[in-house]
Amino acid sequence: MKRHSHQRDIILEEVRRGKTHPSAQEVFDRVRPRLPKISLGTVYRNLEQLAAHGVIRKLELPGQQRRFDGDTSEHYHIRCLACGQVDDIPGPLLVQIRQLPDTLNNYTILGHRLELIGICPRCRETAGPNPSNGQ
Amino acid sequence: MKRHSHQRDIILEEVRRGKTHPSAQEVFDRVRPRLPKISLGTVYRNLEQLAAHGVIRKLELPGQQRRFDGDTSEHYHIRCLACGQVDDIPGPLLVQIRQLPDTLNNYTILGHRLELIGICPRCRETAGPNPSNGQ
DNA sequence: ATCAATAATAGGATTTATTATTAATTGATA
DNA sequence: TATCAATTAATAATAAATCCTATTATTGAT
Ligand SMILES: [Mn+2]
Ligand SMILES: [Mn+2]
Ligand SMILES: [Zn+2]
Ligand SMILES: [Zn+2]
Repeated sequence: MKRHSHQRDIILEEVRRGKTHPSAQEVFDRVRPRLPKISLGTVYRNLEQLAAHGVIRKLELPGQQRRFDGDTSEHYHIRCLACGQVDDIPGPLLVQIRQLPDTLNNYTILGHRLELIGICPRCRETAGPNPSNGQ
Repeated sequence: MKRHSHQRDIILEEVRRGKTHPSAQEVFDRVRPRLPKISLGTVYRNLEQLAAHGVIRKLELPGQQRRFDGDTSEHYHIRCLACGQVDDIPGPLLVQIRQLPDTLNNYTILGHRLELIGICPRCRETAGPNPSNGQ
């Protein structure tokens, strides 16, 4: 990020819009109406770059493609088992696990990753996964 | 798993050997000396099948390829940031997070995934990642 | 023991997400 | 305004995982 680029500005705007935790492809789809000539590689590169500089957050999800988060505050996520939607968990709910020992199993502990798994309200109501996104 | 297969028996034996949490490719490499004609697809299919039946565990790791675990008891894992090695966390260390509310953010909570991130003893000593496996 | 039904396999092709390459363009700076 | 490294669009390459199909192996019934 040694200099500005219009593409990066637009990408950042679109990641920050809403709380949807979009994948690179979804960001690409949102950016394209505004920048019809942009390429997917540019989106990937800038998302990585923005995440490396702490402007956005990269979410590595077990068994799913990575997503990005415009909200860089420390928070956990919950994921719908049926449709794959990722939502924020508000508040300091799970503080206990932060009180970890410095070493464990002879590892030096640097951090942790936690996500909750559940069924989102929409999938619960419709009883069964909705068409959007299977896992 | 409606029928037996020799391939599946060997695959299971190799997953259970040691505590190494091998990837499908690693299982393939271990099985091949014993079954030179086996194909990677067969290894993937049987690992999925064994996991679906609870005979082994499938580990979906954020930002890394999936691994398999012959130990089906409930336990967490710690992962080396430098070399990617995955080790077991012994004991009921992190019980607090199991006391979760039934619903959160209007989701029905079914479970959680937690992994610790750290530096393994080998990587700490050699100061810097060892050649085996970057990330 | 033989046989037919069909589950499971081998080998290869395909898909999907991501990264690398490259020539052309652009933004910052003097 | 000229310079030049950073960035881009386009495309190729890679890696993990899945899918496809002809063949083989397992099983229950004879
Ligand atoms: Mn979030
Ligand atoms: Mn384990
Ligand atoms: Zn859902
Ligand atoms: Zn290590």
